[in-house]
Amino acid sequence: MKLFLIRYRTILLTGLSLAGMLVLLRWLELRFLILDHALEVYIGAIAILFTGLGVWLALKLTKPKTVIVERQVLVSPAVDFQLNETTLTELGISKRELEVLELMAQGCSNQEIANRLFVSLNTVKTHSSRLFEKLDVSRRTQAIEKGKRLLLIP
Amino acid sequence: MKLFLIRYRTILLTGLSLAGMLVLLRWLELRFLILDHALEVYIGAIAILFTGLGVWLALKLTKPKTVIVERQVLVSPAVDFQLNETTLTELGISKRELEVLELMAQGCSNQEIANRLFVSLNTVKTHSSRLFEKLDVSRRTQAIEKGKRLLLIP
DNA sequence: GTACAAATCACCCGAAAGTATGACCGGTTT
DNA sequence: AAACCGGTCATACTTTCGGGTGATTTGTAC
Repeated sequence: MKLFLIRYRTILLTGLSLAGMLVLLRWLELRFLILDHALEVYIGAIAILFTGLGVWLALKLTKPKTVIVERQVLVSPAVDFQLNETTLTELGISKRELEVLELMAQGCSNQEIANRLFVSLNTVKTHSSRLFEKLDVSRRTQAIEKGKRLLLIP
Repeated sequence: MKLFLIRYRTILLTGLSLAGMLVLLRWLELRFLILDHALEVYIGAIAILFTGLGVWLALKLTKPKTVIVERQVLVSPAVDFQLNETTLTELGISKRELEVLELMAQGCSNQEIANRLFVSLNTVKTHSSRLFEKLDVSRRTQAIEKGKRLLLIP
């Protein structure tokens, strides 16, 4: 029953919309019959209404048109990169510190890392400091080099 | 839900039957009314027509969603590093600048690079500045990343 | 011989990176 | 409850980097 509801929700909605339209139509009919004129306006309203319905229906029912564009991307070792979790736990490097290391390796500045991780610059500095300690290095470039050697980053 | 279906199947069936009856009745009613209601038929036709128009419009006007598929092209496993001299000359990177880049990638500071190359710190700075310009980067970490991508360094 | 690129060095300044230290909070462990 | 860890943030300070500018030397190509 639930599946039915999901699968045919659109159809149900369409039905309901049609019903609503008919009611509206009826109402409009009465209005204009009483006024005894303006059939064109009536027809026009109907046309606009049902055009809108058609648009809505089409948007609702059709699968989005897709155009597939292939783009070549140069990839070297990132494809077969397998993170060395053993070393990671051995050195006691936390998730956050690894994230910082990854962004460092991508050439991000501390400020950029802070923005990307939604933390303050000082926090990034703390993380990187701890990271350097754990990796036993003193510069980000060394950290990157060692990180790659230890397979902590691609 | 399944239990519900089993328990109330009869009730459901009855309800559905009633509904079917009502629909049938309505349909019969319409059959006989339709002759007297040419205007309604006309309106109905209009409605259907413009619904069609709406559908057509929507299909015609919606932008196709573009999906970019990135095809990965393996470049090099970095083990058997082959320097990309073409890119090197294209970018006009000199021998000395490349040496600086290599040492940078090994994690050396400018001072360490200066010591290793037996030149002054200022010279290293000049080299690295020119290197950054040619690589179109603004930080040594970016230079390293780009250098590796362009196969200027292992 | 001169024009040119590469390499060398210097000085200044501001920005970024890194060090040291302390603090707070929310979980988890003991 | 207390200890601990990971994550967060802060201040203060030092060092390193990077940009800008200018200068000299040297080898090479025209």
